[in-house]
Parts: sequence; structure tokens; C-alpha cells
Amino acid sequence: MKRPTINDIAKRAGVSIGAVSFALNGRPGVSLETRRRIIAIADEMGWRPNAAARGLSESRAHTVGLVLARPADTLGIEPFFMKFISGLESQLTLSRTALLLQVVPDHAKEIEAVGAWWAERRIDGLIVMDLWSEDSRVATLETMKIPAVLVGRPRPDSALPAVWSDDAAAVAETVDYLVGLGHTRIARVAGLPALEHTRVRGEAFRVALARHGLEPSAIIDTDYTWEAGAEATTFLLTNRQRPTAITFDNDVMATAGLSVARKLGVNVPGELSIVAGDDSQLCEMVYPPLSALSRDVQAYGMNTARTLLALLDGKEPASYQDATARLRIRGSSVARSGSDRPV
Amino acid sequence: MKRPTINDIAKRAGVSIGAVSFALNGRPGVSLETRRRIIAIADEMGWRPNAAARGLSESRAHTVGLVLARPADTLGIEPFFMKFISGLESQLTLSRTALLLQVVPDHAKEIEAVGAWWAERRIDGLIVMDLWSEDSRVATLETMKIPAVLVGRPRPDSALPAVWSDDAAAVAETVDYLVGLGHTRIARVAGLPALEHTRVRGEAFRVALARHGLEPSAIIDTDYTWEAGAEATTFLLTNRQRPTAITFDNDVMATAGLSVARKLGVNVPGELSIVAGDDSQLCEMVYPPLSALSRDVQAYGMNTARTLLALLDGKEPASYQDATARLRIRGSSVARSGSDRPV
DNA sequence: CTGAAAGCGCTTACAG
DNA sequence: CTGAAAGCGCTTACAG
Repeated sequence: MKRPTINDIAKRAGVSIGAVSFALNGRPGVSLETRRRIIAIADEMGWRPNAAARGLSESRAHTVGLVLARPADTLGIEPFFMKFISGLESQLTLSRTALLLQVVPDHAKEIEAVGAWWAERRIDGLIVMDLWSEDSRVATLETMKIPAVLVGRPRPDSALPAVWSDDAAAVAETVDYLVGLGHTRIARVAGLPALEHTRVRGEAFRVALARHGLEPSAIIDTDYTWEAGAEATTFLLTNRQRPTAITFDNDVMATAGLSVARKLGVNVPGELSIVAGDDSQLCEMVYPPLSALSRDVQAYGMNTARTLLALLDGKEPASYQDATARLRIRGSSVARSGSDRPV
Repeated sequence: MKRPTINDIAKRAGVSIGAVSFALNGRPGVSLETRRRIIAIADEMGWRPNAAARGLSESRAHTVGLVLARPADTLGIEPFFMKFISGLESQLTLSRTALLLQVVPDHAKEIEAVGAWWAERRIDGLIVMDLWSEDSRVATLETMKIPAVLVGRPRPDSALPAVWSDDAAAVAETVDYLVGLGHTRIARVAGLPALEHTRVRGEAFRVALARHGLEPSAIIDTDYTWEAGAEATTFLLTNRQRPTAITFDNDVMATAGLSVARKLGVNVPGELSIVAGDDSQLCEMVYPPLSALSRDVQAYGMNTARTLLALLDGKEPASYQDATARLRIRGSSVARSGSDRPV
């Protein structure tokens, strides 16, 4: 029942353990015939390299880390993470690399967790998510010399490779679409203002509207929760000059907005068009179903894994631009039918 | 920049590496004064044990594994996993144990993944989720002698400890509640029939109704998806003798049921009461908000981690019964107001 | 092409 | 109470 070691294989094959190691790792120094025999024996014995032993001599853990820094009760109904992780792993597994996961409440705890993993040599590299505009983690990781991939825009102040998609273009598509429908009073319910992601979308929102000679009807910062989405929508819809279209930075808030509109007697899409900045099943579960910016999150995870693995293999750090989210039009957005509609 | 080893500490302290190891691990054999000095030096140098080295000599990885066997597109909007994992980790971290995660499509791939981790000695133990009534994994893990904790009912045919809660009691509470409201035609939209969880709930449903002299109005198996929930509800509500109350095995299907009822012009809760078998934010996001069986999922994860850690520490395998889910009553369920209402 | 040996950084019996 | 040494299971220069 004891798991076999290269020693056992060497004995059975009548060669040295060095030869076994060379044969199993495809390195020169063993005749083809011997190599074949060794591999056959290893397979037959169900041998797998002891990760600790290999890690110790290679100084490589064949493991990467992912820390999610968010309050546990915020780990909500967004399917993003599970899908992203699933994509990550499908790639990591191909390279026999494992994924270590931890959930912590904030950036300080994240650095602490990563520092421990790194000091214990449990990980070779790291995936960094939810980047802030001012994000102390980036400099800290560079100081610690931890190979890392940023999930988000490349940073001008950092050499760490990033995997990102063009949020600005996606927001522009949304704005162009809504303006094309005749909307002129368009509001934005934004996510956490500290996130770089949110800043980029906000700026793109202004710029896209400006191209049409328009200004934002309003931009409201939130924390992504249902409650914040509901509150923001209530504020917007009970205002004098209420918007005819609202974009929400995620699906949960868009759903909250839809729900508030119904309560206030504002017809969606008749009087109010809604577009969600994240797509998920939730958008199809409500009525009317929500138009949303949609993307392949699993592919995003896969590309992130590939970028990190390349970095760990000693390749030049290179950022990767993932596909831009595309607008998926559903029932929550239609042409403006108000008095000031262009004719 | 090189990370310090016990060798560096030993040199600085002027002692042998053995003494350092003893001091740092709180074992006897070092004088109190020396011990203090060594610990101070280690702290100052930011030393942390190399996990590979320790793992190799201890034959213990200080890591446990969790494999989620489900199709990637099913990794839906249920917050259950992220919450459970977050609970798991808060405990594991206290014991300096890491969590390895993998997502695979089915049981065969799960066994393959676990087998690889185990053969490579990457994990000391395992958490097994989503148990089936007939589950080949249980026997396989016992054959492989992998320490594992089952998330679900203890198995009569296995010595593996389980962490579970009394689903039957929770279902009975739901039935008693609905019957108490005057409902006599109560249907159940069940989850995956292969899951032991589903079987137990189904049986409890029959038994609880029988105690009131009633029979199930219907029991429909599904795959937990929105679509299946919608289809089942449509079937139930367009039937001649339609139920006045439906229990759904999760929140997503309950939401689908609510949506279908609205489309069919069946008033909730006026003509139909709905109870969800899983609670989540989703239940509060719809109108009327859904009554649901609610539980502390993070605590469930914490207790699972504790049970596994105890097993790894050589304690006798002992199952743990977690708190029973409690019915949280919201707007989707009210007293029956039909013609056959008891007076 | 092959074998014998050192080394990765720990833990842990074993002598003193 | 302390030190010197073997061993965990690999990889990898280094001689032959």
C-alpha cells in the first residue's frame, strides 16, 4: 500500500535513481530502450512524483495562489468567481499545477496570506483580482518579487503582466446603443469607486456620451449590493429630471433597479431602459429579462492561467488582452418613446 | 533577498539546526533561554518553514483538497460554495493548513484528480461534497485510504466521518407549517434524484404529510436549474388539481416557480404558496420575497474543516451534526383561502 | 551513455 | 540539555 518512489522503480529496472529521474523527465542521458522500460515500470506501479520532494529540489511548488479579498457576506450570488476559477483550473491542470485558494476580508489580510504562502514556498506565483486604482498590493508584490498576474488593466507603474479586456469599449457600445434608441438622459449606477475597473468604466461613460454631445444624467457610486442598487435607483427615479435609461455595473444591482422601478410604477422598458454591466443567469430570471454586457468568464480564467504559467516558465512578462464584452440585448431596453424623442 | 532557513538561524544563534527545529516546534530539549533567543531570531528574519521540506520529512502536506464535480455551466448563482469554502478556510488557516481546489465535470474525473493529488502527496485529506445515494467515491476513497470527510449524512456502509444536518426535520417543519396554514395539496419540486440529500428530503416529505393524513400532490425530479424549475411549475399549475403550495429544493427553482406563476396569472401567495429549500439573497430579491429554509453555510464549512482536521490529527473518526435549517417565513407563503379550507 | 553523490530544508531518533 | 547525523524523495551537476 506504500506509494512507490523512484527508488523502487530503480530497483525493479536495475538502474540508478538518477537514470530513473532522467527517463521520467524526458532528459537525455538514458538509452531509448532503458527509458521505455523505466516508464513502463513507473506506469505499472502507479508512480507519481512526490510533490514535496520535487518541490524541495527544484525550488518550485508547481502551485499557484489565488486570494479573494472581500467580506464573506459579499460572496454573493455572482457566478463570476466560480466560473473564473473553473477556467483557471482547466489550464493549470494541463500543466500539473495546483491552485491554492484563500478568502480574506481585506487587502492587508491578503498580503499577509500571500506572504505566508510565499515564505513557506507553497506557491510559485499569484493571481491578483479586484485591482484598485491605488492598490498597495502591486508595489508590495513587486518588492517581494512574487511572480504575479493582474486580472485587470496593465499598470503604467508596474511590470507585472495583466490580463484584461477593453471595458471602455464595452461601455461605449452600451452608450452608443442607448443613444441610438433615442435616450438622452442616461444614468450610471457604478460599482465600488476604489476599483480601477469602475474608474475606467466611469470615464468611458462620460467620453462616450460627450461624443454624442450629451452629459451623464447622473453617476452614483455603490458597493455592488442589491441594497445599494435599489437605493440608487430610488434616488434616480424620484428625482425631478429622471433618466430614461440606467446602466448598472453588475447584474445584482440591475435586478434591484428593475424591482424598484416596478414598485414605483415606472414601466420597464416602456419608461425606463436598463442595461446590466455583468451578464449572468440572473439577467434571464427576471421579467423583462435584462440586456447586459456579456463575456466568456471561463475563457478569461483560462487566459489568466496561461499568462501566469508563461511567466513562471521564464518567458518575458506579457500582458494579454481578452475579448471585449459584447452587449446582449434582451427585453429591458427599447427605443425611447417620450416627448423629447428625436424624430 | 533569499528566504532564511533554519541553517541561517542556527548560525546566528550559534546552535545546531536540531536545536532550532526543537525550539521552533515547541518540543523539549532546549533551554528556555535558548528557545526564546531562537524564536526571536526567527521572527526577526521573517522565517517560515519551507512547506516542501517539512512535508517531505513529516510525510504531511498540511494541505487538504476539495473537488467540485459539476459541469462548469452549472456553477451558477448559488452562493453556497463560496460561503462554504470561506468557512472551511477560516478554520484551516488557523491550523496552518492550505486548501487545494479543483473543479471537474463528473465523479470519474474527481477520483482521477484526487488520486493524482494523493499519489503526489499534495494532500493529507479530502472534503467530499454532493454525495449520491449510490456513490462510488466512498468505497474508492476508503480503498485508497484517503482520510476524508463527507459533507452529508453519515453512511451506514462507511467509516468516514460526516458533517450533516437534519434535512428530514427541516422538511417536516416546512410541511407542518404549510399544513398549519390550511394547505392540503402540497407539491415538491425536488433536486437531482441521484443525490442522497434529495432522497432524504423526498422521504421526509412523504412521511411528514402522512402524519397529517395527506399525500404529496406531486413530486417532480429536476436538475436544480431555472429551466427545470420553470417546467415543473408549469406542469403543476396547468394540471387539473393544481397544488396550493409548492416546495422547491433550491432558491433558483423557487424563483423560477414564482416567475411562471406570475406568467400564468396565478397569484403568489394568494393562490399559491412557495417555500424554497435553500435560502440566499435571491429569495429576498424577488417579489414577494420567498419563504425559505435557512442555515449558516459558513458555520457548516467551519465545522467540516474542524472535523477533517481532527481526523488528520489522529482522533477517532467522529461525525458531526450541524444545526438544522430553520424556516424563514417571508411573503411567498400565507394561509390557504380556497373553498376547501378547513373551518 | 551511465553511476555514485551531493543537495534542497526540514524532522527526529540517537549518542553524548 | 545539546550536537552530529540520518533520512524524507526527488533533481542535477559531476566523474567515469
